[in-house]
Amino acid sequence: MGGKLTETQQHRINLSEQVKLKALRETSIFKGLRADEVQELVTRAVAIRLPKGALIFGEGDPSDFFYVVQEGYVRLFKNAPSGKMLTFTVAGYGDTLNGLALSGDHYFMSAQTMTIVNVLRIPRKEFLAFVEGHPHLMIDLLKIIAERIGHDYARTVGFVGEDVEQRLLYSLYTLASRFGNTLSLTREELANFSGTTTETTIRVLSNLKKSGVISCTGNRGEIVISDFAKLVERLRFLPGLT
Amino acid sequence: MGGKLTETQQHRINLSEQVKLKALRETSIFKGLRADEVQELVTRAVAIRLPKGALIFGEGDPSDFFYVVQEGYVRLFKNAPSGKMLTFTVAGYGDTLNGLALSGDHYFMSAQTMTIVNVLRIPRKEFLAFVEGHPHLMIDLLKIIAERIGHDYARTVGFVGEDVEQRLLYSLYTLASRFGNTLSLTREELANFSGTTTETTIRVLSNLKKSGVISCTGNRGEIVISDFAKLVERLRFLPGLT
DNA sequence: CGTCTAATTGAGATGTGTCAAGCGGTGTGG
DNA sequence: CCACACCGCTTGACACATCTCAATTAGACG
Repeated sequence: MGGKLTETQQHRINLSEQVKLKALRETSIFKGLRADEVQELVTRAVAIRLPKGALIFGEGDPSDFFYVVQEGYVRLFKNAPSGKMLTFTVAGYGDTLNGLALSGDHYFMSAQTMTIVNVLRIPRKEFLAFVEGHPHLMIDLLKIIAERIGHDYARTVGFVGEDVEQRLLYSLYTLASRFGNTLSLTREELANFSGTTTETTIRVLSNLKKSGVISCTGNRGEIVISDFAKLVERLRFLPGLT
Repeated sequence: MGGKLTETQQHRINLSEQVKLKALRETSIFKGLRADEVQELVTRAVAIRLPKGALIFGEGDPSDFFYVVQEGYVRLFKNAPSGKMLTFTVAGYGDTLNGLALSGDHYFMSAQTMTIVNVLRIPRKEFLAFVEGHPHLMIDLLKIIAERIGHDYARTVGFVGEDVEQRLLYSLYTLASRFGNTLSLTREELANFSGTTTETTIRVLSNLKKSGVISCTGNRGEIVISDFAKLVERLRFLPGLT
């Protein structure tokens, strides 16, 4: 099955205000904030370091904190009743783990580190109080949420209508646009992100290799997209024209 | 393919303030509003009557209006590049068609009437202005959106992991919980709602009929759930425990 | 009574999942 | 430094759920 979920091993670390500030400023939700407003957030944020494979929070847990990724990658996923895991998003630098779930009092998906990760976290109540004091922040938040939802709906449609190759291409497209052409992902992780199995992923991937879209020259746990243009060309639907 | 999309044939009608007010008050977004606040919305709302099969708005159109269903059923869907249609929601009395898309300036899915429909609509700008003047409304809006999203994510997971029977059962469960045990749906519509084909839907449905879960005694374009408890019992996962 | 659409049934093709086995690199402990 | 164990990767054979195509039946409606 999926990677084992270790206990949440937290480790508070002291990051300089500068580092924290930079990460928060580059979080899309806070793009519209003035410097002094972000500063106010920084004072409430605590930095935490987590080992690879740690469960940051689980589906259904009470949502106590608001999280922003400061370093590393975090998988946001849900477990299907069949036991399968479906990864919805990979969050990286500046991404929020649960901006969407702020208003609800429970997380509706789980978050697990894929690498060593630094996160900044702010107690939910403090964060909500801050948001209420900044109405325009709320509007921005709504916008970002709407965008995200539109994206996810498009993804769901793709899942239902398209075959595995298209789903994989779309996953690679999404990940590469965000993190570059060298992806630190195992085949299993990519499979979970595309709603298929490891074996099928490997077979399709080896086809794509023959076509020159990707190259497996990299180490294991790595997928290298050698021809992004060719990848896009193969994609039957262009995401983002929602 | 899907039902033909006729031109949006609009027909303004005069509903009494009373009727409009009632519909708006029972819209979940406005549950928290005071009577006089809803009244303010009513004055801006225009009632429109639409024939069956009319396209209210299409994916990608500029989002000019905010809609609430006053009578009838509306299908909210997206077309997959493969040509298939996936229905995300069936909106009924008091449901908003696009509360989610308010902040964005384009609709990210299409809305089509499944019956004769009355909708109330408010120009987007007026609605946004109203919302900005009522901060607590914004918070409620966020909550409802969060809930909806959580629900839709759960649905996506179900789509990926489960077989057609489970998806159909889940669709029936959702629809019946909302609209009662007699559903006015063709097999094709149910198929589009469950991400499968008409033929497969029919085959699975006839199994369910043998098991006594549903009965096809009804007219065509109708599905009757004869034993809701048995339906739930067959469901491998209980939705709503996100 | 004829037409149109929904519903149904059948046969065949196939994409994917499942199970099982083998390979190769990497790290760990002796 | 070597050997073992582990884990990610790869490949093969097989089963089967589901889609597709095609033809038929049955209601509804004018």
